[in-house]
Amino acid sequence: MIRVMIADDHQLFAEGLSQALDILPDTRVVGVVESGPALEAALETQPAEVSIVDIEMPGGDGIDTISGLGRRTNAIVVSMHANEEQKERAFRAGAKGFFSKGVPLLTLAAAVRAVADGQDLISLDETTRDELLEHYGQARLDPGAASLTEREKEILQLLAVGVSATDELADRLYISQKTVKNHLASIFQKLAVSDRTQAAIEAIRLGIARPN
Amino acid sequence: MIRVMIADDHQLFAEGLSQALDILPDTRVVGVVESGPALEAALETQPAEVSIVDIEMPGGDGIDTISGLGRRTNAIVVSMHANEEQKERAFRAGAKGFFSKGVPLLTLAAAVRAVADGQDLISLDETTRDELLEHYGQARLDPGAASLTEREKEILQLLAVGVSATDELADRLYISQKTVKNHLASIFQKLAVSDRTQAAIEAIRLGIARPN
DNA sequence: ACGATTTTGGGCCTTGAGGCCCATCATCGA
DNA sequence: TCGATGATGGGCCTCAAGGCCCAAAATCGT
Repeated sequence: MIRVMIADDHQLFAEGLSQALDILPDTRVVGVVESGPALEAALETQPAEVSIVDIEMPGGDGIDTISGLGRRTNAIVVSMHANEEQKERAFRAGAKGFFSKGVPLLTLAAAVRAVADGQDLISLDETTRDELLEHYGQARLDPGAASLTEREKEILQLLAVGVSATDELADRLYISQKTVKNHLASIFQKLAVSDRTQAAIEAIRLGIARPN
Repeated sequence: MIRVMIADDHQLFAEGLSQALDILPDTRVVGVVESGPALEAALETQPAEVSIVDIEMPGGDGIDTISGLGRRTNAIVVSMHANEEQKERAFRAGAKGFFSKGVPLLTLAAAVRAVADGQDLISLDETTRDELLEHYGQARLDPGAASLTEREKEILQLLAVGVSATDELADRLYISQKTVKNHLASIFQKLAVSDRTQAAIEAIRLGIARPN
């Protein structure tokens, strides 16, 4: 689980991004602050592998803050109006990544994973960087979840939308009830749970299935 | 369920906000677009009670777009650098709300509910507006969910974090297993479900409990 | 072509889950 | 003060759910 801190004075942006990253199975937002000094203070009590820092913030430039953070966290700088000069300053301040707020969410998520893994994205040219981000596009699932078969994932998706009875599952998948129970048994083992309720929750938590 | 469309050229902002609103039990983001014309096009095929529109967008000002929308949707204008002049223009274009991106997420959520309910926030002074938003602070839960008692919500919260066995629930709540089963029975009735798996999913979906 | 994995299915057995009806006690609003 | 509601608990019954062991196709990678 990658712990992420967000520093941005626009609450709507910060809280939205926070929710979005929290939904991903391998990232957790542990703090949202609205200024550079608040970021430093927050990291004292709550460590975070990655910090997403906006440049434009009141009470001190976001980049100045990063310089003082050292190796306490890996900083990714985001900017509304990204330009080369800002990127250069972010680089000198020790940021590991630099993005415009115009990038897709999943790109930023991949960057968070890459940076948490020790990669330094900021010194790469765009092409190389994007290739590297490809490798981090998928959330790293739990060891158990990774070994789920296609059919098992199908069953979990049905569970997560409320198809919980054995006979209904069998009907939907055109297989016998016994087979459904067998699949569930191996799902329980792989996810280390003991019934379908826990399996459904795990499926949602791991991002295999969505409830809504 | 309030259907919401988001128009903002900063994907990071739009997708983050989208996720955040989707988590709320009474709002659903049905589309995210990156320009004014795209908003008009999207509303043709996918109606939405409320549209959240950024002012600063490439290929046409967001406010110009609103004028052409008429009564197809209720527009809420958000701006990075909010000022009186922008607000005045938004008002004349028929927007129902105007907010800086510095407002908290829950304020915007309340505004979405208010506007979907037919309120016009933009002509109110700040004090009156905030008082009105108070009334819309809480998500309107389903009729069934609204009648849940405190104890029943406790049980749902435990279910949603994986405490699914009757004996474990009884231990956590210091009551007998029989009482747990009785509570569950009334939960099933109120949520119109038939087992704990569906109840747990409903609880997550309604925002009563969080899985992570 | 061959071994591994996946998908399908069986039997058997035990216990837990859910349905239904009822009772007591406390709390709270009218 | 008195119904209504909520929280607690009991009994009883039925069947679904989960545990355990096994096996035959199908698919897939090498």
